[in-house]
Amino acid sequence: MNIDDGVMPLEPTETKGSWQQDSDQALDGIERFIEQMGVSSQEDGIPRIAGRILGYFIIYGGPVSFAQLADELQVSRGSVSTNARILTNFGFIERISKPGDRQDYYQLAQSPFLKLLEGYMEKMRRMQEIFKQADESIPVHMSATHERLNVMKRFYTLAVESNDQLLRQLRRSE
Amino acid sequence: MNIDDGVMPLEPTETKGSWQQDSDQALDGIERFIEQMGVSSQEDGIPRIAGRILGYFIIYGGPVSFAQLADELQVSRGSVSTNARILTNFGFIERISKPGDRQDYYQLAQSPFLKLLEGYMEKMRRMQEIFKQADESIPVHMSATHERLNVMKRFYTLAVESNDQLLRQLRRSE
DNA sequence: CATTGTGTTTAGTTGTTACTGAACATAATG
DNA sequence: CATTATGTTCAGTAACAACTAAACACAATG
Repeated sequence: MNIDDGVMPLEPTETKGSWQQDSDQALDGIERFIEQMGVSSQEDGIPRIAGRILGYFIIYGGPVSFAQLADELQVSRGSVSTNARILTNFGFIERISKPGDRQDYYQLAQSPFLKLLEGYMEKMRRMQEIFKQADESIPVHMSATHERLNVMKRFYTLAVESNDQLLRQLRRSE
Repeated sequence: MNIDDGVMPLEPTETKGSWQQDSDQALDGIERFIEQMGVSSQEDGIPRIAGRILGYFIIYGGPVSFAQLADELQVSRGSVSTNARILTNFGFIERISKPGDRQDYYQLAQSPFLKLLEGYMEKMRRMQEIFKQADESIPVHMSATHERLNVMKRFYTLAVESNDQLLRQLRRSE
């Protein structure tokens, strides 16, 4: 859980410098991973660049400066601005400042996947609510419909319970 | 094109006729639900119309004819065709035929949410694989990175396990 | 107080997706 | 065989999302 104790003003755990000397294959693996994170985040409805930034942080941990992000990922400052905000809102990364440095820095949050899971659960609860409302608003004599709605509601109830357990387990082992 | 009479052969659980006499409020609730299903499916990257069709089936169960779907949901036959196929591929609905009737009919699948859950798990396994590959392709000396990747991998492992348990529980109670 | 460095907002471009209407293919019916 | 009923495919369109570059706002610095 310790992201990178040191944080020493200017030394991220691993910087580009530290892998520049590695084989091209390693570099390919890293870039491949970052790109894959972009693609799969896009599949989930989160902008590709946000996913790539997240991938970058999973690899390098941070702190990494705003300008460095734009530079290394080859995207505009505008994109860094909006997509870093998206990730911050999700709670995946956090913005930090360094004394005597005007730049913004970001680093990976403590347990990004817990945030992810919490997000899923929120969605499930919303679905539960939709089914509940539907169940309440349709005429009693549509019994087959009520049955289906209740089956769906029950599914989400169990799913939330199950994931809540998982969440607790994960928090325990942090 | 007359639908209501043509449907005689078999008796869907609930037909439009059975709620036409209900209050507008009930109708509003149903339409609201169908629309909400459309919106939340869109949030999940599935076309709005597909979500509305699914909502329709959760309410009415089926069997419902192709033409009836187009008519009641006010969408083109083309849209019904492609979106019903999407839902069929997901395993949410299934196509059935009635003897002596040329029309296609669809009905809700047995346990649509099990399909949903299986879909989620597939996605999780893909993520697991991405982290595994990254872990393998990165130089050993990037230890903090390896640690982060392993934490992520472990998260997905536990999530898959947990959901697998849930899946079994749901299947048992079917 | 002008200049520079920094992040944000905005306007415009590009690419993507969902939908419709029409053409099409196919099978049943007269 | 012509006609009708039915579902699929395709071309075009409209709406939307993501990204960039440029304008902007603001704070620090000289």
